[in-house]
Amino acid sequence: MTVARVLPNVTGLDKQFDYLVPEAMADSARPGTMVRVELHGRRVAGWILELDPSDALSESELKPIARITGCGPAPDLLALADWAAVRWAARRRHFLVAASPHRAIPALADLRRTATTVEPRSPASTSLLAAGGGVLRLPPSSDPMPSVLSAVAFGPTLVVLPSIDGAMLLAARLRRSGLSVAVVPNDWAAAAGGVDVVVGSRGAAWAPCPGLAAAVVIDEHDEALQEEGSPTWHARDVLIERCRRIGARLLLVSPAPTLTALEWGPLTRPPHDRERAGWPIIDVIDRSEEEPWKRSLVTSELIRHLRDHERTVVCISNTTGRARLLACRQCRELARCERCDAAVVLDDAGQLACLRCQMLRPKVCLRCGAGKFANLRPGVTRLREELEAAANRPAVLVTGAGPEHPREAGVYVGTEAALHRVDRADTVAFLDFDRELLAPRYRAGEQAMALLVRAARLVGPRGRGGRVLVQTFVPHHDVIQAALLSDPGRMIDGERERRRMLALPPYGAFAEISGAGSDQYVSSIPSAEGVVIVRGDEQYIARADHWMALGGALNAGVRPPGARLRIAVDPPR
DNA sequence: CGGACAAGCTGA
DNA sequence: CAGCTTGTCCGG
Repeated sequence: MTVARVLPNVTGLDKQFDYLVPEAMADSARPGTMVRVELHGRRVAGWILELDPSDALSESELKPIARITGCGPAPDLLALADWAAVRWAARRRHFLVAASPHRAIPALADLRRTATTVEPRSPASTSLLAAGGGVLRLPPSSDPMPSVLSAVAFGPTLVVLPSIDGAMLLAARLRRSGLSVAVVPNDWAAAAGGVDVVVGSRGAAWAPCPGLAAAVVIDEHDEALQEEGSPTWHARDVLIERCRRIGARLLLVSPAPTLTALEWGPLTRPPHDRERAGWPIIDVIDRSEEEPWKRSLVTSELIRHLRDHERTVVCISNTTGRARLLACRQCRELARCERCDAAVVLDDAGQLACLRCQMLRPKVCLRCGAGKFANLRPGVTRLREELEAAANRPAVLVTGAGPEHPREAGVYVGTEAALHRVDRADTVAFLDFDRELLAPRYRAGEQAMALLVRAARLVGPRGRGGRVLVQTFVPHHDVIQAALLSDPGRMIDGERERRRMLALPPYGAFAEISGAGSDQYVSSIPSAEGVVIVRGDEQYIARADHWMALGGALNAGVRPPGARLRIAVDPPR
C-alpha cells in the first residue's frame, strides 16, 4: 500500500509523519494534496509532502489518512516552501498556508487559456523579458498595463501588486482585452486549472500558475510586498527564486526600484525627458533658513498653498502608528502594541489602540503596570486646527483610525494614511519629511522615496500642475535631490556605498531575535562559519554574508517550547 | 500545538 | 491522600 509523508498544519510543530493511503484515495493523493489525519488522538489538517518515502516506517505502525480535503500547492511550490523556510528562518507551514486555497477545492477547474495571441505593448519590457528579465523604471504617473501585456505574450503570467484593489482593477482591464484572468486568493481553483494571467497582492507570489512563463511585480519598491509579521517574507524575493528555479522570466517594475532589485537584474529606464514628465513638481522648503525661535511646521510657503482655494491640499505630518507617541510616566517605556510592536495611541474610550493591527488593550504600561502616560508628540488633531486657521477654509482630519472615505474637503490633514485615503489632490505637503528621511532604519531613504512616489501619484504629473511640498532641514539629501530632478537613480550610488560598508542587505544578511525565549534560543544555536550573533539593547542581532547561511544557522537552534520568540529576517521596520 | 500523564503543592 | 496546578513529553 502507498505511504504518504504528511506535514500537519499545526502551529509550532514542524515535523512530518507517515500515513497509509487507503485504496479509495490512491487516485487523489499526490504531493501537495491537503488531507486530514489522526495525530495524537486529534484530527488535524495537513499536506502530503511526498509519496512512498524511502525511509518510511513499516505499514503496521501507520494509521490511514482520515480524509482528502482537496487540492493543494503543486510540488514545485512545496520545494519553494522548503527554500523559504531557510531564507526567512521560519517553519514550512506558514508558506504552505500561503500557497494553499482558503476553501477546500475538491477538483481543479478546466483549463481556460484563450486562443488570442497577445500583442506586446511595451518594447522596453519585451526586450528585458526576452533576455530573461530585469528591472523597469517607470515614472509614478505611468500605466504598467503595457508591461503586463508584454509578459503575457510569453505565456502564462503571474502578476503581483502591492494592494488587492490594484489587482482587481488590473484584472478587469486584462479581461476586457480578452484574456482569461484569475484573481487570487478568490479564484485559486481557476488559477490552478490554468489561465492566461494570475493576479493578486503579495500572497500571489505563492499562487498556482501551471506552465508559468513570466512574472511581473508592479511597484517593487512598495513595502506592502513584505509580510509585516514573522516570517517577514518578501513577494519580490519569493518570485526571484521561483522564476529562477523553473527558468521563467521576471520583470520588476517601479518608479524607484530598490537596491535589492538593482543588484538582482539589469535596469531599463525611459529617456530622461519622458521620466521627468511623469513626475510632479517638487518644492523643497528649507526649514533650516528659518529663525530657530519661530520654527513651525506651518511655513509661509505652505500657507500660500493652503490659501489658494482652487487647490486641494493634503498635509502629511508623520507616519502610520506615530501619530502620537505615548510614554509611561513612571518607567518611561514607550507605549507599543503587544502584538505588532507599533506605537499605540489613546482612543476616545481611554484604551490603547494600535493603528497598524487594530489591537486594543487597557491603558496600562506593559513593563511596570502603571496607568499614566505622557504625550511625547502632539497629535494631528491640534495641527488640523492650526492649518484650518491658516488656510481660512475647513480642514478634514484623515488618520488610520478614521473612516475609509473621508468627507470631501479642500484641505486634508493626516498621517501617512491620508496618502491612501484621499483619491486626488493638487498639492501634497510633507510638513516634517525629516522624520521619515532620517529615521534610524537602514531602509529609511527608500521608504522616504516610496512616500514621495505615493504623493506623486496623488497629484499627477507636472503637466497637470501636480506639486509636492517637502519641508526639510536637509534639502541636499540624495532622496530629495533624486525626486527634485525626477531621477531616482541619483540616490542609489550613495545608498550602495553605505550598505556595502556596513554589510547591510543586499550585501549582507541580518535578523532580529526578540521575545522571552531569546536568551535560551540563541544559546542553543550551534556556531556556524560566518554567522555572528550579538546582543543589542532590546534584542539579538544575527548577521551573516548570505541569507541561506543565516537561515540555516537560525533553524539549527531549538525554539524553546511555549516561550514567545520572534525571529525577523530583514524586518521592514 | 495541545492532550496525557507525572510530579509537586495544599488543606483536612 | 484526594484534588488541583504546573511542567514535560510526544505524536505516524
